[in-house]
Amino acid sequence: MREGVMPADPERAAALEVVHRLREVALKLELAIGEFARTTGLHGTDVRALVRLLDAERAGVDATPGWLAQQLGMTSQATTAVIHRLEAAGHVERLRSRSDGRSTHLQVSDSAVELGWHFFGPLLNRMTAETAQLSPTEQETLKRWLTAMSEAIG
Amino acid sequence: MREGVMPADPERAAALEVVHRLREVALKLELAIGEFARTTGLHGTDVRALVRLLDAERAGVDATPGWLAQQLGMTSQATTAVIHRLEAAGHVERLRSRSDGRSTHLQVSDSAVELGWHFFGPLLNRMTAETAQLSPTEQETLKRWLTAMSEAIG
DNA sequence: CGAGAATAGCTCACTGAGTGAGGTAAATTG
DNA sequence: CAATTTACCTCACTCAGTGAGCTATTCTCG
Repeated sequence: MREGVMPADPERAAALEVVHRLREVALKLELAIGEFARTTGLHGTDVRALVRLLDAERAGVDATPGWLAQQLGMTSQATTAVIHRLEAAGHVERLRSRSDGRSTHLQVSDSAVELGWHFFGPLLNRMTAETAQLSPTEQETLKRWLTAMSEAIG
Repeated sequence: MREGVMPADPERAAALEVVHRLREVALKLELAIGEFARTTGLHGTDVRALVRLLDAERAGVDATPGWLAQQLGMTSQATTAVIHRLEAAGHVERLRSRSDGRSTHLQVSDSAVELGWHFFGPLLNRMTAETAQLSPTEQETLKRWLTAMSEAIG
């Protein structure tokens, strides 16, 4: 086996195991998106975009093509194409911003919300139900830890 | 705002917030992979494949093209192409299996390990260090919860 | 055993998602 | 109020991923 790439610190070994499991969960979420894409005939990127748009709405963030491009880690041209596809499928609507004539606001349609909920709803419900079984203190620990992970990655 | 798509159960609201943060972390991990791909000149899929291959080695799992295809949620042909690219870049080696003449074992090269470690090492170190600050009991809670999340998704 | 089915991986031809180059219109700045 | 920046878009092209279909090896069971 390959030795030496990771310090064999026993203190950190347990923590590393936790991190690996986190990555495993991230992978599975990504695979679920792929599966959703396949069943709906959409493309992986389109689904990822839709999810982000729904998140933006939930968080009260103004979603624009530029913002979306950043969220997806893609160029603005590719994002334009994504929006075109979603628009053609009736999942999103372009609304010209009144405050800034250059900017466009992206509004997800009810059909998109329903579509997303139909697939991700049960999944989210299972995850939420499982999480709700933990004590408030434990949930607070999770939140703090997840925030720390976010910062450690970004 | 859109009401009714999610039952406004206050018990679950906190848990849902935790789940959303988990998704946020998953998104950031995916973006990190994209960034790694851009800086190394590899493609996102190639990096994802490499990560899975390194994970397989770590876990002692025998990595084959078929196994990799499943891990990436792609067709076997696309996976063949990925392996070709990684092989051409000197990151992976094809080894014909002795027990099954149809099968091929995929062996990651030292250069790939080093490359992966160079980029993901600091990131993993930050995540691990943060996680190690939690008590063993809390870490155990995390592990159980993450396993539960994995099962809830899959 | 040996014919038929299943499995693992591959090549070929094609499609279309994503990129680079470059353009337009609106806002900001000095 | 020209010059610059910002936000988004079109066009032409490339190559990653797919479907169809192949070969070689292993498994199944009469």
